[in-house]
Amino acid sequence: MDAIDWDQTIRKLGKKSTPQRRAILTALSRMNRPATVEEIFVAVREHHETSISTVYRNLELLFSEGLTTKQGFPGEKTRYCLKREHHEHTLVCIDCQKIVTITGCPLESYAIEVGRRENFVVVDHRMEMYGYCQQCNHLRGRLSK
Amino acid sequence: MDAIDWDQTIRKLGKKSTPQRRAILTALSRMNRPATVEEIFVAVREHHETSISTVYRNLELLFSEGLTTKQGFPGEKTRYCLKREHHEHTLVCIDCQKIVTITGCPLESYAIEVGRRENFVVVDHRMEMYGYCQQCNHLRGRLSK
DNA sequence: ATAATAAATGCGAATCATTCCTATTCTTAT
DNA sequence: ATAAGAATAGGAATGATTCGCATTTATTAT
Repeated sequence: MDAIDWDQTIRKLGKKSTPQRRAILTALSRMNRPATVEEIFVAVREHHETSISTVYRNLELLFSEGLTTKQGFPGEKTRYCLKREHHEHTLVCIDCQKIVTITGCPLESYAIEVGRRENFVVVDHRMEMYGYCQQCNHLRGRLSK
Repeated sequence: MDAIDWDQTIRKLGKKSTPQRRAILTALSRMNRPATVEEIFVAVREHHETSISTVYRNLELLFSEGLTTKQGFPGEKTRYCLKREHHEHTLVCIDCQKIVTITGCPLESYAIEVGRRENFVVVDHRMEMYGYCQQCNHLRGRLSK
């Protein structure tokens, strides 16, 4: 079922449906979390030969076509994630990097309103929250100086 | 007035008050916007000799001590900005990279609430809005295929 | 089906921001 | 003023990402 879907998805973009592209989309779909290029590369390789530059190129393509998100703070590796139906944000653990996806976004109308005020056409926004997950927070308490 | 203030600021951190550090803080204060390391380096150089690695090291120090913000999306250069009294967000033009600082944040309580729900201690969040500034939006209309 | 052709891939080289190394210099506390 | 440790300079190293180009592949028209 996967293969056929992705084939259509790619064709709709006016791009060639290559095994690598289908495999990348399949991997993204299976992972379903913001993953690094390397992680995606490894996941794809489990089933298909690919080069890392192909993965880079296609993730960038998917992002520019709006099929994935692309995130990553300074010093971190870039993470791509297949977009879900609904706009989402993430909550990231500062210690263990665990990522929780939060659905529901309080910013849609706010962003537009700010855009109006500042004479911008706002087309997107990004938001991430940082903190300590339960486990790491406990650990932190125990180790704190 | 600058010099003396920054001298005290640095000493309070338990760090040595070097001319480079004072100059970097002065530059950040004058620029007062999220600036790239290179921009800050150039600004500092107008008045003092410095090496870029010193700028890097000290910006990182200031960030880890909580005196600056640090932002930058994948593929962009990292930007540092002296923290103001109030928490702020930015609105960035996708074309010309103009950055408008937005005061007022609708996320404070939201972040805490999400943290409670997900068992995270949320300590920070980041949000940026993207769009086209008036000028670039006009240009975009004119050039669109 | 087949050939033509435009696009995509692979892979090594190049890039570029950032970090690291370490000899030298500067700050600070005594 | 001096000693001891911290900070700096600047060049080398790193590492993620991009680029160039020869080769392969998917698509379209025949």
